[in-house]
Amino acid sequence: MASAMDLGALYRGAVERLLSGTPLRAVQLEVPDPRFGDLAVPVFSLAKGMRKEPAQIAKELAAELAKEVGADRLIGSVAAIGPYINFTFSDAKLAADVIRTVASQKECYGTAPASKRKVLLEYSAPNTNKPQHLGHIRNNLLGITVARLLAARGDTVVKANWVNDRGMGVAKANVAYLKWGKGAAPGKKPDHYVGDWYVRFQKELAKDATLEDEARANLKRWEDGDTQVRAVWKKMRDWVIEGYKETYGRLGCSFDIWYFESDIWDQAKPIIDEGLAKGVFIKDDAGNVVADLEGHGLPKKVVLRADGTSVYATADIILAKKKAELSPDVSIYCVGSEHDLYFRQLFKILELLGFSYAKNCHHLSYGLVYLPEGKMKSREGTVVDADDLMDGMHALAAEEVRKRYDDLDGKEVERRAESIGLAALKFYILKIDASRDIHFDPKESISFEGETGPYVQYAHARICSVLRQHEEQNGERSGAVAKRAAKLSFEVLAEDEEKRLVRMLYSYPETLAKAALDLKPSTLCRYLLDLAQGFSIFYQKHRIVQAEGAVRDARLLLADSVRQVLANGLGLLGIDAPERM
RNA sequence: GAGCCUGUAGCGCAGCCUGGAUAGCGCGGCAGCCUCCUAAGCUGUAGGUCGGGGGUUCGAAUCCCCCCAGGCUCGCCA
Repeated sequence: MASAMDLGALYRGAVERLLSGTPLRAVQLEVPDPRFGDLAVPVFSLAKGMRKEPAQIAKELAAELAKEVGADRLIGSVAAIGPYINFTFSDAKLAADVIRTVASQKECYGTAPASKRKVLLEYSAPNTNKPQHLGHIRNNLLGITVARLLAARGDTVVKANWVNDRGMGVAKANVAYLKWGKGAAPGKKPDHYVGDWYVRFQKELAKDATLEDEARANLKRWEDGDTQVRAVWKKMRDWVIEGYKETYGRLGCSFDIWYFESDIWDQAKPIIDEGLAKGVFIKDDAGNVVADLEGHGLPKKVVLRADGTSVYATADIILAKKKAELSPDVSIYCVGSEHDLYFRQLFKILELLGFSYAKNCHHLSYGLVYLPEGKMKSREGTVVDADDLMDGMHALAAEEVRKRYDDLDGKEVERRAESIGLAALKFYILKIDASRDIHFDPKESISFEGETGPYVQYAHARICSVLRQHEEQNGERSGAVAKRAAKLSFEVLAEDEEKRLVRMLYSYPETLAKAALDLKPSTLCRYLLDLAQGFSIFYQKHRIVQAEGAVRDARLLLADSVRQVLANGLGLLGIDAPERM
């Protein structure tokens, strides 16, 4: 049997073989509007040379090609419509190939075999002085989802978190805790507790400007290795990480490697010296070490201050060296679009310094998240906290669940609310192309109906329900139907809605490949919406369990294939595929 | 002033990279569908000079140029 990957190539190849005897052999195939066929080729390009009307050329070629196709072949029919030649797959053959492939490959359907490529993907990069907010949620979801997409298509993906756990922000929280915290332990989620001290500092700072100096002094003592300052710093840093881990867990995020700025911040000298020796860096009049990139069409970038203290670029250059120890083929940085220019500078610097993977560095950039009040600013408290938002989604979903089923016990309501609430949030973020800004209105943005995560989940749950019904009513496990599939004739799937579903299932591997190639989870989201909608329309119009004989068997198998692909896709998005909802 | 991103129906978005057949989807509006496998669903209907103008092409939402609007950024913030 053909593997999932090969199905697309198999059918495409069949059309290309047909065309090899015509003047169209070099023309690229198109995927046309479904009502015209499965693959198409326009003949405009032949019109001049042949001195004929395009429609006439299409007609004659189609007639010639028609001798080579038939219901028992992969290509069932060929027809000229205007200036196009349209090819249509054999419905029964395609259905059989697709359904059997999905049934045998299960959760692997759509994935590709392991390649040799190693991708290092850095995402999240939090500052450990406060809890995460909605902006981090977008980063975290985009990062982990792209990581899953790449892994599904065969890459070895190393997920890295670059933790900015030192600097003025951290020092401020530490100073506030030292001054007013009296060594107390967190009475709440620990990252929120640390964030409270940061906020307290900012508040007091408005009244007393000398606090800024205290924070600076604290940072200086930290850099000098003062044991007391370091002890408090470590305690608070670990609280924050502990809190983050809970947030990450709920979002489905994980990391293979954690880089802490505190571990490497003082290792700049060798690489800066190397850059100076190579002429990549120069010292300006004030003594700053600068990368002059103007010859490369980019502005200059300071990489080390005159007093020897580091800037963000310093740390990133050191980090790049650490990453090189993993010998990645590709290095991806998932960071907001406000840093677009910075990453062009950084990648150019890495290239000039001679990093082997510098040419394969990508900035996975994404638009900012705005609230009705404007841009989120931690300092001003105009943020949507990540944990609060997830709790809020959970609560909204719980309400929706209770509204529909008043006989569920509390535990089941909670279980479903978590699944559905997070699905709504994750899907909402991921379905929007990363390059766009998101204007988030807590009251209006997230819904449970229409183009949403719960809509896709619902289609999945319905199919599970149908399969259960079959088991109960006909006393047969779905596995038994699958056994009959080998000799089942799929020409019974003759309805338009069935043919459309088969074609959507067929295109899943290609869609997944494109989503991974483009680093675009939104492509997968759109596909899942289409597939869920395709099933809902089919479900509305045709009976499954109540159909008879071969039709019922074929529909059960088709539904089960849709269920499998929905589950696979949702899994890649980090969204639960519930059996009931 | 310069660079990057965005501009598609009242609102939110897909399609643009790789040009092709009447520009799709969701929300909202209006009109319908639960004696039938989950109505978080389905059907119908109204709604678009694809920001504007040039150009390339047999053909442009898609490629090129100019302009307009919004966002981000432009050596020692992260």
